[in-house]
Amino acid sequence: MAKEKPPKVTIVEVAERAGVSLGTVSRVLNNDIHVAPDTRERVVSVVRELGYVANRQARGLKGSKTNTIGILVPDLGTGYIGEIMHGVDAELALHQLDLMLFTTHRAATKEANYVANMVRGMVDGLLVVLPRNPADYVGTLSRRNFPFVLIDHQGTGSPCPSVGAMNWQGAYNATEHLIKLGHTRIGFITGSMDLGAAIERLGGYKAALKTYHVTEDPQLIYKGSFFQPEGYAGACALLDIEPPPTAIFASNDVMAMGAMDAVRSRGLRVPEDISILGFDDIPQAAVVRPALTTVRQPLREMGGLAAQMLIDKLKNPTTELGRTELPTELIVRASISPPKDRAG
Amino acid sequence: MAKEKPPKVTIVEVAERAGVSLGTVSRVLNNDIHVAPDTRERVVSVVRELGYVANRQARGLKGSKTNTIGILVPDLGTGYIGEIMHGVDAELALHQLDLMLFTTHRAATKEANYVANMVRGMVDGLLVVLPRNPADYVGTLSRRNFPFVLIDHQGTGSPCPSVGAMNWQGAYNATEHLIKLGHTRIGFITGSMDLGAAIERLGGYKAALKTYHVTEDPQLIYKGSFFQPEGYAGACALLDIEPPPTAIFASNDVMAMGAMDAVRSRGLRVPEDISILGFDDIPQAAVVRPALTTVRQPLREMGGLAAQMLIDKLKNPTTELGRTELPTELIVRASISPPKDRAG
DNA sequence: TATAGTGGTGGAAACGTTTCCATGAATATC
DNA sequence: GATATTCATGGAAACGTTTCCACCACTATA
Repeated sequence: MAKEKPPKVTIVEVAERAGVSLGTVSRVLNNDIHVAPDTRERVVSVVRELGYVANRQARGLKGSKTNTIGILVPDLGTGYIGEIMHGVDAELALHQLDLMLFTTHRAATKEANYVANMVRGMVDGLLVVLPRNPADYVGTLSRRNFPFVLIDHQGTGSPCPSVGAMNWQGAYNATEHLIKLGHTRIGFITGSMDLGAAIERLGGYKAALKTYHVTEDPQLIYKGSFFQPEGYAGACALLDIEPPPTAIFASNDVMAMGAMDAVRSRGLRVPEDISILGFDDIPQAAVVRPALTTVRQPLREMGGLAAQMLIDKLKNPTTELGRTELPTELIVRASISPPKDRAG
Repeated sequence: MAKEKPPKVTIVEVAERAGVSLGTVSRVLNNDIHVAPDTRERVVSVVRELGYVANRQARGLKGSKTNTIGILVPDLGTGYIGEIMHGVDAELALHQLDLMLFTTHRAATKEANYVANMVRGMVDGLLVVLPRNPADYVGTLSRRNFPFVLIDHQGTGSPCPSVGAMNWQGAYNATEHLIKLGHTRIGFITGSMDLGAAIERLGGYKAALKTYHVTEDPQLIYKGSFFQPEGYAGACALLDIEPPPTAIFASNDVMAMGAMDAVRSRGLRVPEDISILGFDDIPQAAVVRPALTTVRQPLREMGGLAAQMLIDKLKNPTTELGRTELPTELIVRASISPPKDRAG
């Protein structure tokens, strides 16, 4: 085994080699003004020669900033989270910040736990995607003036730094679209009702029905969970109702795809026999056949904006962050059409 | 603004409160054997009471380990990377390790750069997904005995710690399957030929043709890049050949989907007029219609295995890591059938 | 020419841990 | 009962930085 001693090159070695004090090297590295041009140049060349890179631990310890921000996500399975992270990452790259990723695996208890840990010197700021029970820690965080932004969370109660999409409006518009196509029996599959987004989407659906004087039938609302199997089960349940709905609006794309499978397994066609509508516009939505009509959430933009807000706060701790909602957009694809009785 | 002083509770405060020395507290925290049970208990209760959490920077600085491992990925857009990270994350969680995520945005130059930086005290080990030019740094890393594992990279030249899939075998089996269905003109769309995986897949395809005495037609091999537009373009080019292929084997699923679109846009049907085959088995493959027949790479398992290898190395630095290849599996779905002339 | 100001630099403290060494008490061995 | 061994603990050094303070050698100002 060729176990060489790792040639740990520290700031001290650089200082010796450049014939200056260690403090001067530090000043050069941090672009301090008070350094003579030729000294600076000498130090820089030694740094390059030795391949010196500052130890982040030490830097973080003293300076108490890490140039790293943390992101807490429920899991990594869905393209949904990936898109958000994409946006975050792009923004962070612009500012030379690094990203630390934590997964709660959907265990709500872990969330507060992680938050407590991260705050202790690991990261300068925190992004929480799809927070489960933020009430447990937002109080502490804002009291300590620790920078954080929640992503895709509906502020229940007091407003806090967060970025979301206009869920209510998106669901309203989509439902309206279906009604205008002639649908009057529209099934709805909800998300996990402990998430604000799910509540808002249901609210938008109901509001649109009311506006257009379509009677709301409680039977047509199926309680789902944002996972594919629930979409399947929900569609099955809805199709058993007499008369069955002519359209099904699922609270996210994953469930919409489950619903599609259910429809097909009954020998029915999408959209001829029944229209299917989703929410999110995940990458799969465009490639599924028939392509899924859905409400686009600007996930990447949401991630980017959240990162931007956090960076603002980092640079200027007195900034007060609020809630921002980005508009959603109805993306019409092949999975919907007028109801059969009208189409003919 | 209610800017409270963050009540930084350090190990010193815990020590005072528990009436022991700071060293003792550290021992308790690190589960050292030499601590009296009642002392331990007292310290633990104070820790809980004060909500003390060790500062990672300081811990890392002295102990020179961070309990964090780094993962370097080209980007986050595709489900492909997400699946691998999923596997990595699950394994890491078991060992209480944290994950630091770096994105190169497909810029090869950034890769070596990041590696150099990360090695300096930020992380204990390194995972590199789809390395572009590993030759630039594997030498340095292994000379320093710094733990790392490459994921989905074909060792060009000297073997190094890496996890991959049996690309050659997978492509061979898939091609064989097509041949046995009766196809003799099989188009092939390659990946980026600077990646080992692309080379191996092409090799498997060619080998199968040879085994079954199917003449290899250079016209039928289209140079692609692993991105969807190349799949579309490739299929268009292949369909223009006279006589056209009866099946197209794309080097990954994303290109296969591009190819499907191309076929459809020509008014042809999949699989009746032309069979389409992919590689990877990304989540979309199952939901596309017709569902895509593909070669499954065990991405999650690959991530998990890589993490496991890295952890082994961390625990026992003398371990020598080698290359492991996980088997691929042909997943037969609806996108292939016997060629038309035979089907009838 | 004396004095105040200024820019460049060295020295040292501090950040919050881990870990090694030393110490004294308690137990085991002869 | 004296010595050797073990165990729990305190004290202090070390990790690699940043940053504050002090110093010196200048250059302007009076």
